[in-house]
Amino acid sequence: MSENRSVSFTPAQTKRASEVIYEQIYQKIVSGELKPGDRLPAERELAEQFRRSRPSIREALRMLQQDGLLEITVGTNGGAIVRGVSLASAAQPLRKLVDLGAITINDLVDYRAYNERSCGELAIRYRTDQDIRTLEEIMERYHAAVYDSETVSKVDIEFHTAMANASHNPLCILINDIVTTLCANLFWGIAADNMTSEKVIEVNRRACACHQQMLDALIARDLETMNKVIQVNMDLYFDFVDPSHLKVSADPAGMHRFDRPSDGL
Amino acid sequence: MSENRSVSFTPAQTKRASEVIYEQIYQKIVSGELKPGDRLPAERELAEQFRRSRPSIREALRMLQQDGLLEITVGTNGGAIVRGVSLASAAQPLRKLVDLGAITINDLVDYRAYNERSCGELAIRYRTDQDIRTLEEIMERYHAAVYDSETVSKVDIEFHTAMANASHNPLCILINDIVTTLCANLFWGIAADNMTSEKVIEVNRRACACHQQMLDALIARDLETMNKVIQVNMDLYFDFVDPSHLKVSADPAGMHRFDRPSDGL
DNA sequence: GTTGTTTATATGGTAAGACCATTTGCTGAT
DNA sequence: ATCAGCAAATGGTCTTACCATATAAACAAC
Repeated sequence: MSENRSVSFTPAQTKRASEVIYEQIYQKIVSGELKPGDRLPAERELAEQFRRSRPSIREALRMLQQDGLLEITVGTNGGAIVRGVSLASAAQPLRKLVDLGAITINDLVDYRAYNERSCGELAIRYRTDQDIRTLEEIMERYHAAVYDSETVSKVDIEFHTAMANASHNPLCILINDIVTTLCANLFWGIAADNMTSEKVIEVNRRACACHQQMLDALIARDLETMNKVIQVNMDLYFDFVDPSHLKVSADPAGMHRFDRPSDGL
Repeated sequence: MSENRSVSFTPAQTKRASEVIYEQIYQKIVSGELKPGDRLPAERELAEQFRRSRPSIREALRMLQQDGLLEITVGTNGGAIVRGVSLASAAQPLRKLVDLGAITINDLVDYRAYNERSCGELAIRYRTDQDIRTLEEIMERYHAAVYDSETVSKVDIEFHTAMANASHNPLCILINDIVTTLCANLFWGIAADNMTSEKVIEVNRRACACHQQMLDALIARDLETMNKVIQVNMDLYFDFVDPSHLKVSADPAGMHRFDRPSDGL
């Protein structure tokens, strides 16, 4: 038999029907042909169009749903609706990484300060007047809440979220969201448990002043002050809290951090 | 009929069988009861254990697979294998956000510099001798490649990846991965197209010197120099490239960035 | 014995059809 | 006008069967 040495073949991997279906629908969403709010045909209709069985269609829909791209309801007028990709839904996969131990609390605490600085710098560039108004409103409530630690912890999160939004950078917003929701209560909760009320109020007062300075720096677009204040604010968390109570230890390089349970995990 | 006013009910939402199955398996993976490399029972066996039909089992497996938690093969000794959660697979969801336009190239370029700084600072704290050796090996090749732009662009990526790894922070590594793979070729490719070869070599030489300084700062654990050099390196990208060729424009705050096609998108 | 081939078997992949559950809207009786 | 009830559309589920593939064991040829 003659052999054509020039021909070459690619691996003959076969794809599941569900994957092919998934990719087609995914592409239509990415390309914009399917927009948020659009409704996909019924499963039986899709099965006919793709010339595939309903189970295959359903497997593809589960995959798309897992991506947060579809919302599925039953009943007449029900079906698969294309969902707008919100950052909130995008945070879900990252949270799973925390679940799975691929990202530890220590990693988050470490990155927290850096992301805050990034937020601050980008916010100075991209902030709008509306962002400022939102932050001013939050600071009003911050000032009013210094005697109420529970409220302070909530307002504190609001402030940092608003600051992240002012950066108008989805990565800042995303990471801030993950970090604050997973770390925030940690600090304030444990801090409150281990300090006298006078001390708590003192911490609140300082934190409040600190945040006010951050806002002022943002308004003035003063990068240097912003960075300085952010550093001061981070130090606050640790200076006023006994590390031993927080299960936090100082590491060799001079930064405080949670004890890593085991590096092998 | 007497009515107990104190009882209250929660919404009677029913869950799909596939979701219940998904959650059970997911939990076993998160809790560590199922470890990477472990093999799940066969679909028919699972169907029996869960008392559900095979299609329901399969939908759940598709969901877990979409999370990157399972690897499924056919044949004897085939089946669903629990996958170790690598950061590479974790980057996938973030890439999809870029696909979908939730994160734009502009956002990535903006965040790039900040993440680099975060990497640098954390690397100064957590670097190991092995990290240094890896970076030194890369720099050797960097020096040797200043006349070969194509190699430089590859080595450049290697350097920044190694630097991110030296931070030993998965968030740094993750974001560096996304940013470099999506942005890197952009700069070097376009830069090479629009510059004379002497100019290109000059850029390469400066970039190389810059990276050497970064490595030196890392070895010396010199935070101040590190930050300064990172800033210089970022400026390099823009100073030597005609913004008009890059479709980059200077924004009011003095930073260069890509033109946003439309804010409404 | 070694090698290559066949066969058995366990596994995922797919299909078809039926039925159930839920939601919506229409329709008709009051 | 209101409301009960029916009809239709849709997702949710199960059953059963068969196909495709990959491994391993049995077997045959050398």
